[in-house]
Amino acid sequence: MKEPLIKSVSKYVKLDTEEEIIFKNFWTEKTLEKGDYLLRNGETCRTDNFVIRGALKAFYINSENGKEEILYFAIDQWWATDIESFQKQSPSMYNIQAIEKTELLQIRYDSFQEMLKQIPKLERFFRIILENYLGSLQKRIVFNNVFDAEQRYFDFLENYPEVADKMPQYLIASYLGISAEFLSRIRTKNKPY
Amino acid sequence: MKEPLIKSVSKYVKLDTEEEIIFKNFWTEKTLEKGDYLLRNGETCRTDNFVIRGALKAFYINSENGKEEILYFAIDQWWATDIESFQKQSPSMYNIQAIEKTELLQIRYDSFQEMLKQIPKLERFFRIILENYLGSLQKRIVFNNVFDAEQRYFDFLENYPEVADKMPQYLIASYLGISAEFLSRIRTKNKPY
DNA sequence: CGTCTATTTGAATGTACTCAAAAGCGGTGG
DNA sequence: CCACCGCTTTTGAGTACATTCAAATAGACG
Repeated sequence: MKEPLIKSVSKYVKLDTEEEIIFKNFWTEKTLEKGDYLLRNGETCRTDNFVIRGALKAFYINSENGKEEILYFAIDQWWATDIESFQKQSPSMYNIQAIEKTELLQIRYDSFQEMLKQIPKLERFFRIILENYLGSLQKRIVFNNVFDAEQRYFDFLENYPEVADKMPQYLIASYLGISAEFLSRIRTKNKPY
Repeated sequence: MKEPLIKSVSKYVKLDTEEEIIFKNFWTEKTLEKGDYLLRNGETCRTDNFVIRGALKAFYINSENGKEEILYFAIDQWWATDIESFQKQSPSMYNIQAIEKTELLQIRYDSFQEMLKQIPKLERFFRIILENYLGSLQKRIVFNNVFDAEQRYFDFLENYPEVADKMPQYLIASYLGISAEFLSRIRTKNKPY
């Protein structure tokens, strides 16, 4: 069950057998049913979460119209944590909710700090995955301005086919920053016949 | 000259006197004149850069119309590096250019790695500032969808008054993802008389 | 099969863009 | 010292991309 996480870590830092055991012991399994919340806005994000299997959405609730604005999706082998809230142990502005049954690995804040103390080279791992994620966020900001809705949609389909498969269309629309109706029109327009 | 960087580091990790000396020796000063490039798209970002004094813009060149899309501004005490390009030592899609005379501290990729080896607790520092930056990027993505151009502009003025002061209006417009003309109309509309 | 939710379609509207031109502003040289 | 040049900002007119609201249709699930 913890193999996917170990595998992910080993891409960037080498743990010896003993470290691997220590590492594993810090993480606990959790299952979310469809619709369950991992985090609600206003709460503090107490755990860092790694998705083994399933699908989650992280979103902001627009206070003017109550609509969800998708920040990101998380499926197998991705992280699903409000990093700022987790790191500062301060209230989050986001919600994280299961879109289907989801299996997670979790570590609480104090354990996370303790784990880094015991295995300092993990600092490196977390720094690197942050750097990667950060690069993709920057790209997303720029692309949102450079490309129109249609281009962004097809770009999304290309880059995240597995996510596009699992998610309802209206959530993909929200992720892309467009209305569900407009995404529907984009699809109709591009139908083969 | 290196005090601002030391000060920034000390917010998150404590360096003893010896470490501080080692740390300082890794960084070299550099001055850019107005218009000088720190990085051009297609090049690899060879250095991590900390701004002592000045102003830089990081931007993507829209291949369809040649226009600059501002990714971020960097003024005193900020970082100005394409992190993804620097970390992977791979070609960058961005440009970084001085808007005015700018003093930097720089460290080359190999030295950066060596520095982390010699002072491992710096891993922690870089992880934390990445987390902070990441939080602000996420907020920017969500806010771009939730708020209209006018709200985003006034939000920008509130949060980055020093940046707003230094930057020409058309670059702020680009940062906000709107046209220079439209930002001008927003300002006119909100003039007191 | 019926109900609930998601998607599609239509019509009217709005926010922001483009192109073009004028006005403003700052620096430089005659 | 002021006139001119280049760049930024403003203004105008026409347009486009995307939204909203409403209603119809299609899909999923018990």
